[in-house]
Amino acid sequence: MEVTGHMPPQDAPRTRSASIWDVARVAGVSQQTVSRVINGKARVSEATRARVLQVIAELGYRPNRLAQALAGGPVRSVTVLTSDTALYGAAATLRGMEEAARTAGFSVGISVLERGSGQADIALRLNRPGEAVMVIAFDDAGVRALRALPADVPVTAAVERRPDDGPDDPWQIWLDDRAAAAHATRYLLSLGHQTVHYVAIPSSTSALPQRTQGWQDALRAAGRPLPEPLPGGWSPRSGYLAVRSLLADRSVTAILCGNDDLALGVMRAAREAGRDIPGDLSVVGFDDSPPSAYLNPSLTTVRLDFEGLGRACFGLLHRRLDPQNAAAVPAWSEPELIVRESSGPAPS
Amino acid sequence: MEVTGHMPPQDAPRTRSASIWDVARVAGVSQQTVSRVINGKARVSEATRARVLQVIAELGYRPNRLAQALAGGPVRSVTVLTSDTALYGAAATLRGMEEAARTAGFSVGISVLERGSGQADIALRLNRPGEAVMVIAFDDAGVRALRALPADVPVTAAVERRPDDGPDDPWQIWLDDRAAAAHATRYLLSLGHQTVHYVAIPSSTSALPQRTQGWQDALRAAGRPLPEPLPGGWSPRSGYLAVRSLLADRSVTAILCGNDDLALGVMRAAREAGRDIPGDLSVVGFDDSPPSAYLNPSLTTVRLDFEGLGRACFGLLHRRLDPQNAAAVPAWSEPELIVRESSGPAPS
DNA sequence: GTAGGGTATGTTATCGATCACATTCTTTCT
DNA sequence: AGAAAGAATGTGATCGATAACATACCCTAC
Repeated sequence: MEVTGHMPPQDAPRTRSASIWDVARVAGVSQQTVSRVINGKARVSEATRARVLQVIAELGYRPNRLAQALAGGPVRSVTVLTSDTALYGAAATLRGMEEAARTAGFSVGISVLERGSGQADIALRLNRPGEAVMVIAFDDAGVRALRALPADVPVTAAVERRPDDGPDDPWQIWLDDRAAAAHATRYLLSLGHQTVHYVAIPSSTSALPQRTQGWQDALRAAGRPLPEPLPGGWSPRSGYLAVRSLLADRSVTAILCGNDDLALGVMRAAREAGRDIPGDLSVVGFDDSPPSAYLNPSLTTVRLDFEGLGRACFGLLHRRLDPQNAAAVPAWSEPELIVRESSGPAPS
Repeated sequence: MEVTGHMPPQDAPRTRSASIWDVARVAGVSQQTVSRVINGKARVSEATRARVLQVIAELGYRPNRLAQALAGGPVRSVTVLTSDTALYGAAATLRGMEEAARTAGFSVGISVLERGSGQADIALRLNRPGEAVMVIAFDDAGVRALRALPADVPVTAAVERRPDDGPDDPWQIWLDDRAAAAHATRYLLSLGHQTVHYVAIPSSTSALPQRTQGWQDALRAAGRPLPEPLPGGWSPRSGYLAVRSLLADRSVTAILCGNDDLALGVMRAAREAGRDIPGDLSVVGFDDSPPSAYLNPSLTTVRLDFEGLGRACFGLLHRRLDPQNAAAVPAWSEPELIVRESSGPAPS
């Protein structure tokens, strides 16, 4: 069997790594046949397949993914858009996404959204039009990026809350923060606290955040006084500042925090104010970030399965890209209250 | 001015986004001229440039980076190889790399190295032969990946330690862990502690890790007893387990930890053993991870500029890829001992 | 024996850019 | 004024793959 016509103009020099043409020439087949072997889609005779595979191994041939994508092959790459990965939630979600994508043979791009940066240039970050995208939209920057994405890009997103207006977007997933916050609040009430104060993380939209709503749900249902939520940021410092003055008031006996970092700041403020935890004051966090179990006192918090959410977000994307072959979207865990040392009965 | 010859066979249909040909046609120039405008390298008359730029804006044209790379354009993408990003050091380094790369107009790929996974397939993760790579090689998996990379890929790495054998690789950078550990150890000795125990993080190579060496340097120089390093992992739990039995010995009054997470576990073990920090026992961490300042007691630790290291690692790569135009490699901060509440005078 | 229907494989066009070289149009100098 | 030098721009080949279509081959059925 001889391949004569339609050869590439020049022999690939030794300096360049093997291309599909080199494999084809050495194996004595056409590049299309090599392509068929690589992708395993079309039928190739067993003998030919074996020969091609052997040549591939000998030459150390690796398909060039850029060329594959350019030529319109199946999508095998994703770009993740996320804001500050110093935050546990975003970082853990990213880990889940990367793991799932890598396992499925996708290459993963990442682009961090600076807080407050413009969204006009979002499309510029993509490697090509139609690039697949996952957005981690737990905050304002993420939500804006999601909105700014051109309509033709296949995108899935992990969001803080479902959109208020219109139907659910089937390509967005979220954790049930609202129910979890309500549960944590009910837990504190059940310990005898008259009410629960809440230090809020910044909102991802103009509407009331899910965690804030859940906290309010529980207080309302129990007919308890509903304090103003204390506006916090994402950092321990902002939690510290948010409650410092509040803690002089000994009637404040229970504080729920929008995340564990805020709780860290709250606990420090409590120490400085001479309030004992959990004797005088119960503190509950949100996220169950890694240090929480080892803090002094260890932190009662709501465990959120961000990694699972990230894996599911990729699963969703995979289904969107390739409904035929993609596996089922993996399930993720429900939020779970982890009771530790930082919460206890209301002081008598 | 009319462009007649050498047109692409068919008009780009409305469904596909604008290509360089569309811009060229509308602007009445050749695609090469559009390419020149995009890349700003060759000279184009002011009038032509303005017209092309306007058409680009009108059509919303975005160059396809895959096609650019395939066609042999300048490298504008990097893949970062890193192990577990749940660890603060790797995560912070990655942040620095991503930020610097994004700022320089590079797209960033990421691929996580599973602990203990084979290294044979590392090249498979790259989008193409010759893809630029940065490796975060603070642990075994990273170092192995760095070794397994084909010779033709332009790579820089953030490493735990410089290679023992042979000359320094000019494309690797590191923090001076050894000096920092020695400094932290001297600090503890200066507080009156007879000696300092050390809980080690896993080694990235078969040789003695830098932090361990620095600790030993200081003890030797001071003529103090040199205890066996306690083997730890990366997690608080492993720190807890490593020192639990040791803490029964009241003569142990100072412990240096290979990272802050280990310190977290050590502090818990101390609490359970009824050892007061810093009264009975001084604990010093390594890294200055975000929670450290807010722990109870707040943790004395060595601040490491991982983000700066990451930025520098990209700077180095940029110089390697494009020595002419790349900016100078940004400096990063020296390790710095941050004294907080967890360390104090030796008990009398 | 020949039409019919797969199966295996080859050929050409295409994706969207860059590169190297060719060509045209201006200047500038003698 | 003519030639040489340089600026601006166009042409064809190329990167490494896939898609769509074409073709050769083989076996079965009438």
